Amino acid sequence: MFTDFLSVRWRKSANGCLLNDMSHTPGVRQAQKQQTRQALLDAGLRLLEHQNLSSLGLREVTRAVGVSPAAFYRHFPDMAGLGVALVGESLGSLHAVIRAVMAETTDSAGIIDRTVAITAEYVARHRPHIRFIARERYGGVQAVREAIAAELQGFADEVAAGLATQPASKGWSPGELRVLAELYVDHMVMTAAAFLDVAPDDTAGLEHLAHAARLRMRIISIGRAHWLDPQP
Amino acid sequence: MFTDFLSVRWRKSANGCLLNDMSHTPGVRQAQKQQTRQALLDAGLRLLEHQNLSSLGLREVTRAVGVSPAAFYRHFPDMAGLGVALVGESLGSLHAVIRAVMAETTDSAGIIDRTVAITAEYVARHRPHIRFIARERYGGVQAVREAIAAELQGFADEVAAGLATQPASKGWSPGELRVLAELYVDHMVMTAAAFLDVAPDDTAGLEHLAHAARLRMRIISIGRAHWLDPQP
DNA sequence: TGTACATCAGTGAACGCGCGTTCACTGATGTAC
DNA sequence: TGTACATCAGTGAACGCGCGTTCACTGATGTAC
Repeated sequence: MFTDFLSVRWRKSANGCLLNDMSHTPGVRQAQKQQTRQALLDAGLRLLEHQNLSSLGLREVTRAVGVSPAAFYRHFPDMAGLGVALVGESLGSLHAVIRAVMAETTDSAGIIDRTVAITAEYVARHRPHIRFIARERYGGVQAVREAIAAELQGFADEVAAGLATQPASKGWSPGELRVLAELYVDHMVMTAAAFLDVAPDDTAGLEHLAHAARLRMRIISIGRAHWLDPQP
Repeated sequence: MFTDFLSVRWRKSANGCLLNDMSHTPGVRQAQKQQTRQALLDAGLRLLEHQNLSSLGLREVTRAVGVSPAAFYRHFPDMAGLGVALVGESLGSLHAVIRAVMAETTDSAGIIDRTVAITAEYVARHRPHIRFIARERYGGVQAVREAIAAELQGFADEVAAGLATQPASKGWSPGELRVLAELYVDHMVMTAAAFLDVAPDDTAGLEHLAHAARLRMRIISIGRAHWLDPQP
């Protein structure tokens, strides 16, 4: 519970690190453990570039890191646990990006260009993470599917909240705004997945995809602008 | 090559079946083989409802059918081969459906309602097939990914051709129409995947999703209608 | 600061198990005459 | 129609292999006094 978290007592350790009293392993040992855990995540992500989580072996990951198979269990209960951790690592940093884009106050065309550019850049910077998300969004591991769905819903929440503050949303019910927000998020995921299919250095291919993505966003944006027009 | 296919000589066999001279196994034997092959496909599809193709074992499938593991190789070179066959089985029958919807001459609102209803019905009728497609579209088996991408591109081709004949497409370049067609196809896939997440008997949940799908299509449709308007 | 004890991340060996693939085979189906 | 031979879908046994999980252990790090 949240109150439990707040009630934890904090103190300064001898070496100056901020520790909490629930942990009996401060300092060096904790840092080393964290390092191994991160190595497992990194190796897992790399190995997942060409296969599904459900076919990735625990031994495959530990072998890549250079630790014994048994060491894995000090960090994750099983491979699904590693997968869930990877979801957080992949999508966690996107919340800030989305909030930043939503807060921009440029004109509509400018926002579209920026959004597509930012999406392209994010995919370029985090290829393996995005590939993992696309692959496991409907994959065979329930816990991971649910973790991804929860993150995407969180994105839709933020987009919906952002849209609600815009003048262009006059006349939209909260339910309709929510659907529009989900459409934007799904479109972002769709665009990101498309970027994965072209080589990172295929500038022409990337620009072609970006052009298509802007065009799609423009259609949606125009549909939004004329939502209240009397329909023929 | 296509000419090779055309040059095959055909003859009537003793029992009246139409056979081609390339095959040495007509009649009963061929039918029995086909039956086993179909049993393998059916068992595979059922087992894939809760796991990825890349984690489904060859022995798992043959066990479910009741044949020896070695028998598998009489029908498919490996599990990827079975997966590719499942792609054809899953999406092949959709071409006719799409062509039928595109040929309708109702008004915009009517087409949207019909399209969403048909999508919902198709998912209801072919749940395991659609789940398989959603799961493997970005899955870990390259041959299957490519087969799915090819089918979806075929759909986009058909939709683009259909759109081109409509009066509402005046002023759209072929490239723009193609992007619009892809947007419709992606939206269909997106909607189908969403339907998979609600129980087939959850009428309220299904209707909620259908409502959202119609709303999204309406936004796109309005965007399309005002594409040529002078932008603010 | 120094010492004695506690913690716990990582080890390495062992286990039983199911996997994909191969092979020579069997016997029903098909073909030739 | 009857017979002798060919085809080939499916068998069953065997193979080597890597898997996930367990366990008692080691030794560096942390704690108490």
